[in-house]
Amino acid sequence: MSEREPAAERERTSEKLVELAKRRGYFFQSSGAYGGVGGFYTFGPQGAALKGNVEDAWRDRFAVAEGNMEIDAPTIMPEPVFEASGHLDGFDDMLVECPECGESHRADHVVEDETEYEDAESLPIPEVEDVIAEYELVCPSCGAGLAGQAVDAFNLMFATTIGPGDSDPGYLRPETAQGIFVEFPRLKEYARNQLPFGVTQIGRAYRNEISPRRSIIRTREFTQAELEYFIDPEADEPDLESVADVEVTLYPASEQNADGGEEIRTTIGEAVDDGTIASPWVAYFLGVAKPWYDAVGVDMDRFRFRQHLSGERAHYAADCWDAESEIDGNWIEMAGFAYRSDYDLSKHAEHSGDRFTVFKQYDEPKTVERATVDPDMSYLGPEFGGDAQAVVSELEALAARDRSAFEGDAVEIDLEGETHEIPVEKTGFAVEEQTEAGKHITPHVIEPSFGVDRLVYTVLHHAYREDEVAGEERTFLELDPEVAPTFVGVFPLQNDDELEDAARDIAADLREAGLSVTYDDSGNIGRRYRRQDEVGTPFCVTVDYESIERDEGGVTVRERDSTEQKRLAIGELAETLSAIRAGDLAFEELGE
RNA sequence: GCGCGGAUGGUCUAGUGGUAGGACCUGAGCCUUCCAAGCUCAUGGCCCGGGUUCAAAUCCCGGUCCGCGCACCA
Repeated sequence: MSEREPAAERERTSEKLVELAKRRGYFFQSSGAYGGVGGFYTFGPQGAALKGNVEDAWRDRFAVAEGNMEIDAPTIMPEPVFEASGHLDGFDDMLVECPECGESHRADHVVEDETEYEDAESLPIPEVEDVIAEYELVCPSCGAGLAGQAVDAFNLMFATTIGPGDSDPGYLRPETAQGIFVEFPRLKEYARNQLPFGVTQIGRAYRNEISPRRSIIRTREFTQAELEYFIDPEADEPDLESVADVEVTLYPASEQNADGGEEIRTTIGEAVDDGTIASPWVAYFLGVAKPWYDAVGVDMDRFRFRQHLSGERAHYAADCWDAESEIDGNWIEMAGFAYRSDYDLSKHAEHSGDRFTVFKQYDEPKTVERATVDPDMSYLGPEFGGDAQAVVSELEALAARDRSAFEGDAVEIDLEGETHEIPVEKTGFAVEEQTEAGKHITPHVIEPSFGVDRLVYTVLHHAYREDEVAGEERTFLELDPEVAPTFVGVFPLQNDDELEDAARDIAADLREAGLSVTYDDSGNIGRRYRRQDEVGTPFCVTVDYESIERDEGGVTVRERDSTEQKRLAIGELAETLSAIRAGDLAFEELGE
């Protein structure tokens, strides 16, 4: 953990940031006129622009640069989707409150810890209450009896109804991922049935949190940027070489469990070689994410990847790492990188009856011997009546399982506990050679899932600076030009019609060049600089008398962090600033 | 959801049972040839509901929201 600032100092940073965010329009609590509503925030003009820039940067890196597809799915989906995904059950917490000490506990956990029940979560609530009474379970905190206490269900999903009446329940999605998984059968067509491929989505997700906390870090409505990357686990391998040299700080489970365990500084390549990161796919995306976080302005001294402990992993996740940033001395999760195996696609295949597989062609068609049956229905029909179809199924299964069963004159099959004999000649049994061009496989999924709001908060927090300019205290945001809400401020040096006109012209030119520009002629020049500093505008252009009196008089360009100024010809302004914005040119490289 | 603390202009705050003051910000004007300067003026506020009281922003109750701790975070 960082020791560079005392804890009290760090906390003040957070308080001051939240105050600045309100005052300057980064973010604030929603519906304030009605008393506010817990866990919902509005991004103001600055915040919306910053967030949009962060999302664009994410899209550039994880969709465009990786050659992935982006989709935009609805935020409301019908109940069966969440039955399949497991959110309907899995997102449902059973809480029981202790009558003595008032603490709430997960009822299913209390039951699992103290009885032989292993999956108490799947039990109906009355049954859980009965079990608590029957076993005389007690409060884990104070030991008071919990028998007779009501068990309350709390589902983290927001429920609604679709259409008139209440017959069609729907839910606001608790993660954007399901919108991708449910459309897999079509999405794979767009990928021309070729693995691997990735689908991204940036959108809102909703969780009715019991207790939203810490401003926009934990809210009830939030934005996720997710990538679902579908692979053939037996064949596909990531381009590890491209990220092998990326330096990372890792905090693996083994270190978290050890006394005095520490974070490890290593490279992606080494971490894969020595087995610290088990999945090369997860490692690859960690390697892509780290420089990206750096580029959008996360302080790499306050950044790490932490492996989930076995207890906190979702049951389907073979391995999971979080990207974490340090805020106020606490580590907060900004993204999760999970190997989800084929869990999601298999579940949707099972529940929907649709096919969530990709046909994978062999290099060479394979010839296989296969035992088949072609039963004589004119015999089985009269013989078994309504059970005839079940008999066929049994015969098919038996042929695949055990050919030797067909070697005698008659085959024995079990049907609902009864054994029946069927003459082999009536089964149409045959062993024949078949040519297979390939097989249907259910892809595995690697899911990098980013929390955009928490990232925005981190970027702001890590950019917050205080210094002194000309003996006056100054607050500024050292935002990267790529994400800063406004790229350049344009001012007249003084309030003078000629200067103002010239400055407005320049502002218009720069806007035409695609830059985000703000024009300001109120107060004095120093005040205007400080205003832009406080919202993180990287550059300010000031028009003075020299600019308008002489040809090629030029304007001053002032850089936010150093407050240094350089003189640039008006004609070169748009081009030069655009180059800086694109990262092709640095302010320091400009002449005087 | 439980416990503790809090809520006063846009922001930060002072305050007494007798209907609120400051600072900064913002706006208008003056001044000003590059970093929140100065002067004048102006806008704007007691979280919501109920109770006690002649009178409540202040006391009491309930609610909402915020912060912290616990729990929760598939």
